[in-house]
Amino acid sequence: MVSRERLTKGGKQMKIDFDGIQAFVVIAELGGFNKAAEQLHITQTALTRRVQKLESYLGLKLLDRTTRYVELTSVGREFLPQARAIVAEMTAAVGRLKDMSKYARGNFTLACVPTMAAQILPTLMREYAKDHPNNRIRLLDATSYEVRDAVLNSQAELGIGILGEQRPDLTEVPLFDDPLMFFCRDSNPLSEMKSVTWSDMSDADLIVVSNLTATRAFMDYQLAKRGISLSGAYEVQHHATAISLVAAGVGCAILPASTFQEGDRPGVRRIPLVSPVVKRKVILITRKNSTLSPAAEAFHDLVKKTYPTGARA
Amino acid sequence: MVSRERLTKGGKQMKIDFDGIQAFVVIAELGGFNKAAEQLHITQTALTRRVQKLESYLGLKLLDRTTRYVELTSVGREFLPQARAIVAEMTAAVGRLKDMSKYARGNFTLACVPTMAAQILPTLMREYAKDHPNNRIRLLDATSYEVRDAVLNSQAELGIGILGEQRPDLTEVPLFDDPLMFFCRDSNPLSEMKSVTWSDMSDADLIVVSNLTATRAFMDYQLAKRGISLSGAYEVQHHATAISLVAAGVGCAILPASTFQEGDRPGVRRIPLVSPVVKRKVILITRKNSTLSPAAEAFHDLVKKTYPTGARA
DNA sequence: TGTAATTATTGCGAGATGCGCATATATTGC
DNA sequence: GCAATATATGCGCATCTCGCAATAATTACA
Repeated sequence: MVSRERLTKGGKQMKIDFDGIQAFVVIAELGGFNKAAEQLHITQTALTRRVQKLESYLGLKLLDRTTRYVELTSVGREFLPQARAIVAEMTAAVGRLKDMSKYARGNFTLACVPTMAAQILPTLMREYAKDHPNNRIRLLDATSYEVRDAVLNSQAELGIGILGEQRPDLTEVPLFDDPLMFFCRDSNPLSEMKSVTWSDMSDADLIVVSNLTATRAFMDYQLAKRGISLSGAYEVQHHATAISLVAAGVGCAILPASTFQEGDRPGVRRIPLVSPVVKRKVILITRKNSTLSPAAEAFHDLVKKTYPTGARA
Repeated sequence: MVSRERLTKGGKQMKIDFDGIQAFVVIAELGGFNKAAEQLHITQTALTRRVQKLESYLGLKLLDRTTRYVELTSVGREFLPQARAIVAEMTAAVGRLKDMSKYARGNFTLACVPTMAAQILPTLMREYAKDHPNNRIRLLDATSYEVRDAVLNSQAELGIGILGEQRPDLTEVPLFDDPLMFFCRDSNPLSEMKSVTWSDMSDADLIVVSNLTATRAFMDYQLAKRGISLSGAYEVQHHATAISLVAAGVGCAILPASTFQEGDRPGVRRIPLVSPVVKRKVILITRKNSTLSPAAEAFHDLVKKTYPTGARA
């Protein structure tokens, strides 16, 4: 805890006087009241008074001044480096903050599920960098649960995740729906279909993501409601792995549409999966009662602008 | 040169606001406005306004606050360490200065001729240390000329030297007269005399200090006025050497009285030297138009109190 | 030596600032 | 829903701070 004293002079309470110290530094640097006053955009009169006030506050003379020139006292010489450091630090810190405010400059942390980090973030970040070339985004890629936790406990200012159970202290805005689709090689008999139903598929050569992921949990829940279950399927941890297995001809996969852009992999087809259409909602997460930094806010706005609510992937 | 900006908000010029930053730090540390207000000895109302002013000045929120509790924003978290450092540095620096003023605390440089450094300084410094145990005196021992130079160009705040030609920018207060005396062993024929005249001495076994010192130059000048000259004398650089030679029986010496306290060396006598009495004046030197640090001023006062003007050694 | 130029200080009035008191408003806990 | 707690706001007053004009002190130059 910083020591705090209430310093008095002549009975009156006087506050620590940054202006006075700044005045002292500028006068010492420029060697005169007039030049210093000009640089500080005040009259020389006011400057005189600032110095007088500071000196009376400290009970010390910092400047020996005749009408002809100004010179540091012994105490002033000793204090100057400290004063200079204080002024420099202060103006620098305040300058940084004003930059943050004025130009939405600064860094922030974004928590994001890996799928989205791979699919939508690159474009968003490139777009963001156009307007904010110096802003660094610390990326926290984690499961949908962890994303929400990170936002809740302020490890991240923003989160991109999958809609799940509502948490009261989070604000979640839907970005787009991300339907599950069927992925197969073009040699697969189903590859030419406009859409595939769940019953069209055989469990045997099916690849799904592990039941530890939100995607899988969501899928199981949606299917269970309709009396469908997948039992014989392969399980993998990552969507990218699933795609690779499909490409290698191991089997077919059920993955969110956004996992894969048409043409990413030669020979792999992405086909709508219906009866029912199962889709997860991608959401942008912020914390309630928590003010975003301008940098994060700018990103937040960009995301919302890029994905007007309800659009599809 | 420190960058200086005049920051505006809504057309009004706003000064950098140390109070606001301090308020922010204290609130962040204590976790609430009320506790912080108490520590700062202002009302919670005033504190609220300080924070509001700071935030509006920066264009940023630093604290997310409901009526129930206070929490740092992302920007606030980032700023807190800097703010803490600024506040700590500022209060520490100001505290040091107030200590300097209130308790005459601090260090200073004293230039002094070696004779006086050896003879009167020890007592003075011991006395000074009683009231100012933590104050360090940087001692610059040098010739009388160098002492004046040091004071003139502010290498030293105070000087103790020998009266010479007046310099316009120095203030010199006489401390005591320091007459030249005759030093001999008690075996010397002159040793029992109440006083010795210049003509009583024989040049042959005389020891004087080198003509590079102020003492010697002064002595020569005073004697020349009266048509006396010493030609056959030994010359040494230091007063202490001369005393040792006397003690060893090499000869007799002419030295300032203050060189030697009665009883310093067994077998050595100090006898007044008259016709004429030649005495140099020991002076305390300060620079005109130059404010002393409280620490130096205290020493200055002590010296003047110890040697009321005109006293003898 | 005197006069002009330069530089800091002081008197004064006007406007801005900052504070405290009383009150309002919002959230939590029972 | 009510009491308790904590921050925000309306308002008036005291003080601060500024700028202008005039003063004082020192230097430079004629």
